[in-house]
Amino acid sequence: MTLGHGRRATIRDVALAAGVSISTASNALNGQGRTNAETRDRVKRVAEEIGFRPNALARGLLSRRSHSIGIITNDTYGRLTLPMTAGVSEALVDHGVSVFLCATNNDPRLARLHLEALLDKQVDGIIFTATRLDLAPPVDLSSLPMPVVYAFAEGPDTSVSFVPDDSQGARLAVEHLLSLGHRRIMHITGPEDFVAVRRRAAAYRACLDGRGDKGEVMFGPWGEDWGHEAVRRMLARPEPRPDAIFCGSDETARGVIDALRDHGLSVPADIAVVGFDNWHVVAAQTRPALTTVDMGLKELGRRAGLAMLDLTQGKPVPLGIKALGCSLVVRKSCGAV
Amino acid sequence: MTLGHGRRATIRDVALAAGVSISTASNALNGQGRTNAETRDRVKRVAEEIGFRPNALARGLLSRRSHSIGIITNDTYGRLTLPMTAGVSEALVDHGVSVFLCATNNDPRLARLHLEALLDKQVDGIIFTATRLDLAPPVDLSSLPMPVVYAFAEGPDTSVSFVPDDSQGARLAVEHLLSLGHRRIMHITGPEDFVAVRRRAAAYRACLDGRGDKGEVMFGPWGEDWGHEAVRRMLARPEPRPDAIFCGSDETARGVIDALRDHGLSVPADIAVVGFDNWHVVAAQTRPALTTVDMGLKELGRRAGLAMLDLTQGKPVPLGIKALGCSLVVRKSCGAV
DNA sequence: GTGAAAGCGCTAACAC
DNA sequence: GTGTTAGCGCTTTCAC
Repeated sequence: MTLGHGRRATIRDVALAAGVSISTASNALNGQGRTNAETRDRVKRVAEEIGFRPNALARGLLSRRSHSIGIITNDTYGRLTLPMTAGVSEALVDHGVSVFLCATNNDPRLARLHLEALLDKQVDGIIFTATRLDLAPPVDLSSLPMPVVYAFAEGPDTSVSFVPDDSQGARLAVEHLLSLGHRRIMHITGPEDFVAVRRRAAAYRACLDGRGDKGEVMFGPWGEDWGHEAVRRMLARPEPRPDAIFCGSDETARGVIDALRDHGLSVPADIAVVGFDNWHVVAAQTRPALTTVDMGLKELGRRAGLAMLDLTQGKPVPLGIKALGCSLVVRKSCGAV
Repeated sequence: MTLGHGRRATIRDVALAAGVSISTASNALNGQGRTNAETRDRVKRVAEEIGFRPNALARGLLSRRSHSIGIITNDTYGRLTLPMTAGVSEALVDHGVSVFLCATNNDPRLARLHLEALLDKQVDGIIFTATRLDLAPPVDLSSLPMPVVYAFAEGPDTSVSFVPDDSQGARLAVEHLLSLGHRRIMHITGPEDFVAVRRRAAAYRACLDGRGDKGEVMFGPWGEDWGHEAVRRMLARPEPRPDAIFCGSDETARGVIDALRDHGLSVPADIAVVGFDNWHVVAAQTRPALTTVDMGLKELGRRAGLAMLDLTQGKPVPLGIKALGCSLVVRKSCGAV
């Protein structure tokens, strides 16, 4: 019985069973101090036998490290949070650090409640993450007695933040289209008040500068409907029509692809389409399957987790906002001209 | 400064500042024992002023309750886990209980690692959840020193489990179609080795028994592609064709709807379609928007959380598998005959 | 009513 | 090398 029923074995039980004092048991188990090799082995064997595992609460009380951190997110339905949390956890689990997940639903009361619980539990640090980069935490995180890391969110300059490199991601998409020979590339994207949307649009324009025409950006609501609507507007206008469309999200791209088909245009033969997000349920199901930009959310979480680990160990971590590269996932929605 | 920098205030600081002993401070703050009203108020005021919050580690060490639980899931990309976790958390946060989220990715090594971390941290309980009902935990949970609750998973009879009522959900869908006058209702669903798939199919058949024809079930892989393929097969056969299709998932339903349109059939005019999942990104975006069954995952999580709360407080909780009702979300994909 | 003392499980000085 | 002692922050007898 490794895990055991009833009362858990304590170091006292180990010491008793091994016929040594508690501190010797502790020393032996932790490899601290000078311990006779034979004693150490015996203690370790006994500990194993009775299924002893040190009480992390007691340890934490003494060391002031709870080996747990909190993630505060505003995301309940989780296309962004879960891969990111998985990445964070992956980076930390080998170090015995567990992750409290706190979904605030953007409610300040809930956020405060969660934060207080985290503080009471002496978490070693807090990671804040959100569904959009330019969203402030629903509760003040600026003067906490532990490190704070922002993942998929932009904290103050004096903190550590990880975000996807939207500019580079957009460049990836546009340059892919350019390299295939497309020259009239349009950008159909989300609402202009999202900083990510503005960055992608700016990068798109910069890429086109000098090559192709100067492009055109259509801002609109997220979602498939907007893809349909944007295509309708686009086709209602005089020629020449674009030979490629870079979409600000996979959902929009799906709407665009469906709308193009409805209008008798073929993807990728008549017009190429690239998306953004690599949200599998959408991108893998468009017809044809969607070439799109992947923000590497899991890796982003992993990086945030590693940074947190360094911070909790007092190691220096570069402050400021670190933009992590995106990658292009090539499927079937683009072809050469 | 409510949250404070640097060293956290302890009950010692409160006692000192209030001019009482530590134990009096403790009594006053917790309303235990006999305490002079005036003293109590003073202590409380002082505690508030210096931003005292009791150290949950120290408390837990003494009370053997850490006020935290663990959720172990095999789900990384989270269409199921996150709403459920949100529900669990919602039920617990008001009681000061925080939730460790452990994504195992079905890897026994990872599961074991997470479980050990949870045990070390003296969690008050563990909730296991999965992407399908008939998935066994990747690590043995049967003899843990704390309660285990299964959410969207079926534990042993001697444990507490919450699952969606797939039979009732399927009945909801089929009876809706029957009430609209449909009589030739077909069922296009997922792989037969999923217990949920079998239950829905059985309920579908039972509903049709005596009314309409005896129906037909097409099992296949999950996903939109299967929806297309199933429709192709269905239309390749001799008349009469169904007047309604009940799909085992929203993704399949989306494939079905798209395929029907491709074949010149109109939804809902020519044929009605119902889905299962109410996965918003899919169901709200089909054209027309999908009428579908909602499993109430958040509520399921909430129920699991409440059960866990009772268990940790030693209250009796009915053992066995509790099936929670689904609801029908009516959108535009069904019409009367 | 209040405070001294013991102890939750563990680690770290410091004697021996 | 090993054991004794003190103490992390808190709650809880139990004298006074």
